[in-house]
Amino acid sequence: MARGEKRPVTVRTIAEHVGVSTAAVSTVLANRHEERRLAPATVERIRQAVRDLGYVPNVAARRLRAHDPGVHHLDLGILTSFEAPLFLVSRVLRQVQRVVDARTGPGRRFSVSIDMFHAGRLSEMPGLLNASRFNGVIITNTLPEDDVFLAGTTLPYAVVVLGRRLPNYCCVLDTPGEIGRRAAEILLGRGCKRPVVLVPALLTQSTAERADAFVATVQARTGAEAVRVRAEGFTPASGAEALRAHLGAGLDCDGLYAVTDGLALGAYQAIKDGGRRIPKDIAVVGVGDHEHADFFDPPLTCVGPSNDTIVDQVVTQLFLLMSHRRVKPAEFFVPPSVVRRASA
Amino acid sequence: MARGEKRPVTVRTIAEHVGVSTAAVSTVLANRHEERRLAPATVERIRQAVRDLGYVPNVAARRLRAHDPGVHHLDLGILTSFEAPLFLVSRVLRQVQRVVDARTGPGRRFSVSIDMFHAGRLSEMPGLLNASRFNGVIITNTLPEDDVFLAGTTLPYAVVVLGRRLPNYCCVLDTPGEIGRRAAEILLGRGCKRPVVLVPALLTQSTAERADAFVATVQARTGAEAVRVRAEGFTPASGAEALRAHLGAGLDCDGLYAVTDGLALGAYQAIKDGGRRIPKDIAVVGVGDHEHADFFDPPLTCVGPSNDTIVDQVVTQLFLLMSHRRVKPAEFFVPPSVVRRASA
DNA sequence: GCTTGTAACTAAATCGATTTAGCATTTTTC
DNA sequence: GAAAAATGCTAAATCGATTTAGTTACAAGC
Repeated sequence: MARGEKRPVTVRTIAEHVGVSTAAVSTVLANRHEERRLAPATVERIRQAVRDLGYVPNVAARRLRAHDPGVHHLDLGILTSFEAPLFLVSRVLRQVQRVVDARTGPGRRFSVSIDMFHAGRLSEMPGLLNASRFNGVIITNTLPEDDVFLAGTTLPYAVVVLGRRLPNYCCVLDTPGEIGRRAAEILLGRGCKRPVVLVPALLTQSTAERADAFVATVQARTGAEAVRVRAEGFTPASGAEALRAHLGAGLDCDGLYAVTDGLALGAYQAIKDGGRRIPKDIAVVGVGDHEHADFFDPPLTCVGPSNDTIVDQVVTQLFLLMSHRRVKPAEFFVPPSVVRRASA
Repeated sequence: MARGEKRPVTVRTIAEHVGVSTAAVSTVLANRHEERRLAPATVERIRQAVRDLGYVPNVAARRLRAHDPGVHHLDLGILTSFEAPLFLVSRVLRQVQRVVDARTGPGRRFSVSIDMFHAGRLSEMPGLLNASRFNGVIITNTLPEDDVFLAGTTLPYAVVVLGRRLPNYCCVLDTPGEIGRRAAEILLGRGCKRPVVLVPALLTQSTAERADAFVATVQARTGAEAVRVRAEGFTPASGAEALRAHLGAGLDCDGLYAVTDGLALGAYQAIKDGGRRIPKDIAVVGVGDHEHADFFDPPLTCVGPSNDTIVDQVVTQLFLLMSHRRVKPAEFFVPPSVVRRASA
């Protein structure tokens, strides 16, 4: 305990303050004073102390005490950053739950939760290091700082990392190079001469590699340099703004690859507002990270991570690790999925 | 412990199995056998036993032991059903985190997580009843079964219910009647003669009331009965299908209120495919539960819950309850927000 | 006056994992 | 050959809350 801090209020604190036993306090906290025949005056004094001292129960202690020794309780977590969208995360959660439901029974229960960290500050998440929060976790949407932290420690429990390559963990990854190449091929295959790629200012590892591969492929096939249009952020609004500026400057393009669907959605608006048609004047390819890409107008052709496969793989690996059936770190690459729709 | 179940494997089990003390086992589990000079042979025997017996650490016990007695650790949960979209939930989470960040300091830490339950089976969530999991929760997207469960118990900690009216809890609610009325007024105000409302087959309390108020308002102002177009589910695909069937059957309409934005998105597709224009031929009003309603084509006019206000109110109430500054159940009604865009 | 009953409490065990202080042995050192 | 050092382990305390099995004090009943 650090100097100068007052000890937190426990049941014992209250008991001493009132001058009764911890048993009496606990009885009142559980509202069982009637059946246990505590004097109303005592109950009131305890209640008052609870309020005055600002008692907050320790859930870990309660849980330890309350749990049925006949059942194993496993806690699983999906850790993601606040800044990232929940699209993939919620799919992961649903898949984890599917597997968990199948494995739940008498003697075995699970809790699954999504926990968020501030991008770059994964290391501050309580209980991560001392394994006192989760029996197994899936970590995703990390920033380089988080990756450095992870690479520097070996978390002593089941960990699957989604979307990063870390030598000491079990990682499931998409293949951004492949994705960028396929996206370029689709646009070039339609006869596009001036393809551009729409990227956010702050690139994640994946989005950067997608864009690079796109540019490299265009270079290799046509000899021309594909332009990078830079948006401020990941939102449709910033995508729209960036593309509007590009088109407005008289710079032309006839094909566009947006490294996230949010940007593609913004691009749609800019293109239409500029009087062009999709895909006739400008063909658009997205990545399929939006739930409703099929309902964009026109429906968005996507080349991106194969989310079903990734989610399956991630969850499978997590349970393998937890059952100790694999211990070595490993990397799993999931090839891209291509969905041709009307936009390209 | 129920009959017939084998006791879970604990550190003690392993210790007895190997013939050493629990201290030795714990040392190996923490990988501190080097500094504590355990014999390599012993380490190996313990490791083998850990694997053979399938040991799973008890995180509650670890946490109790590991925690710094100088800091209070508060666990907050946002409980939602698997079936519901995460749009509002993720906004709630971000707001909770904002408040939490402001209140975190030496001596006080928080964990916030999203936990999901199967719709109608909230009661099965471990630790809810005995207060051994959370110090405070926000519950949302419940079904009537869940509401019955909640109404029948008083959870002995801070609980805020979002979107339901339960007499024994602190509830924050939108005003669906008001919402439906305003939606109808917008369409009627544009001169719509045959407004319809697009609803999912399984209505939540809120969506049902929205639709009812819409129909009632149309009835009151025009004397005509607004048609209810029924979609299978909440997805754009089912919305599109339902509206396509309606328009295809020769039944006409010149204004549409979709009780969720997902349905509105599907409706857009059906309307455009049917050769009509928005809002010229058919005006569309949604509710604003989609992140990107502003980037629909045309941008979607929304009459729905005022999410910013709701989220603020929910989080404020949670912290008031946790600091014991309010104890009585209460209801907070948040008036609708109206955002006029191009679609109506 | 002695048992019986009851009201109003408490001491101590418990949940499972970790750690500190310390106890036997064996080996090294002078 | 005795003291010092190293090796390899264990007993017991601890984290905070809950519950079981009592205990004490006093009133009622015969």
